[in-house]
Amino acid sequence: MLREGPPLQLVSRRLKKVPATGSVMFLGEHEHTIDAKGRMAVPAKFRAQMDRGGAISKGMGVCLSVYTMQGWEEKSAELVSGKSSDELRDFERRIYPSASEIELDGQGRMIIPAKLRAYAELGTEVTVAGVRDHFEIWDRATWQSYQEKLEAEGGTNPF
Amino acid sequence: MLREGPPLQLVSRRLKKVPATGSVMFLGEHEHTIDAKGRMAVPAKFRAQMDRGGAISKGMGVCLSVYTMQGWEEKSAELVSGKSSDELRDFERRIYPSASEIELDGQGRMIIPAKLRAYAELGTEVTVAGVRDHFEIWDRATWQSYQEKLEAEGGTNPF
DNA sequence: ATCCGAGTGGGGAAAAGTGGGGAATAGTGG
DNA sequence: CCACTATTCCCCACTTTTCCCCACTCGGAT
Repeated sequence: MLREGPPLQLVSRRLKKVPATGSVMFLGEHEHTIDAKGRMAVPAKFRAQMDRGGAISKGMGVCLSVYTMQGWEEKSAELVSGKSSDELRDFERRIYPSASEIELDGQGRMIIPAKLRAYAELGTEVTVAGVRDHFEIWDRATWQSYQEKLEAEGGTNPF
Repeated sequence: MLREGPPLQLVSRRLKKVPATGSVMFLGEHEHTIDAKGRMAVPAKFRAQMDRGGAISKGMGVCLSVYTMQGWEEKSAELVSGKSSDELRDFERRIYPSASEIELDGQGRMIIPAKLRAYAELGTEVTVAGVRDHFEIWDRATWQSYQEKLEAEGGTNPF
């Protein structure tokens, strides 16, 4: 519902300018939503690292992986190295088309390409999980059962 | 259907002038169409890199490859290097005539030469796939089955 | 209570993708 | 050289998608 009173102070609310000196790791689990326009807020803790954009791609399993641009370049360069030229062509045709460059809007959100969203079977409720050098986007239910499975078969916490 | 109301503001819609500072990689999969005049819109994300024109040639497999002018020069120089002069002549006669310089019209479209279009068996529905240093144009159905084949033999995503 | 940052939603303008008319250009045959 | 045809290219129009901006809510910190 729209307000009717006197005009607010129409200060454009932009992102807090965070020095990019923050953490160098993606940690933690965050529950977010994807809206009708395909947008998802990047967890505030991850934004400083993503402020120069990043890349999203199909992840291992039914999820998506998001890297900083630099991380993506390093990771993909590492993966393609040491492949014979025959393998290389097919491999490049798998990974590069399935990825996409992303950037954040004024509210710190990214747009998830429809194809990738379909691949990871994402509904509106998702879980964003930091995994050291990248973070992953899972449908919340998928994440839930995946964690349960891990817990069932995995041992104790190592810490 | 034609409009009837008062005249629109007849501003010629041209391409946004994009600083060529954008991504250094071609990424992602884009579904486009080839119209009756043989034109195809270059994905907006690729345009900044193509604004000084490029080159199109037969690709590896049933597809076409498009390079930036600079990328094409580097790639072709690399390919012809270290060949004996006999091989070289034949090789050059093979690759250069089948390639073609391309440029974009006011709407950001390129014209796909009829011969190349026939080579890659392109209908009206095509998929444009970014592959790092170039992008490829596939008939959509061909791309589809190629990707399915890759997935079948290729294991999990590495990211 | 107040403030502020985070997450979410949506309106509206701009850009992207597509199609087609018509002038300019290039070929072709007399 | 001229007439005629085919092709290319520039421009305009329409539709869909994207993106920029503002607004609202909630919860934690002050």
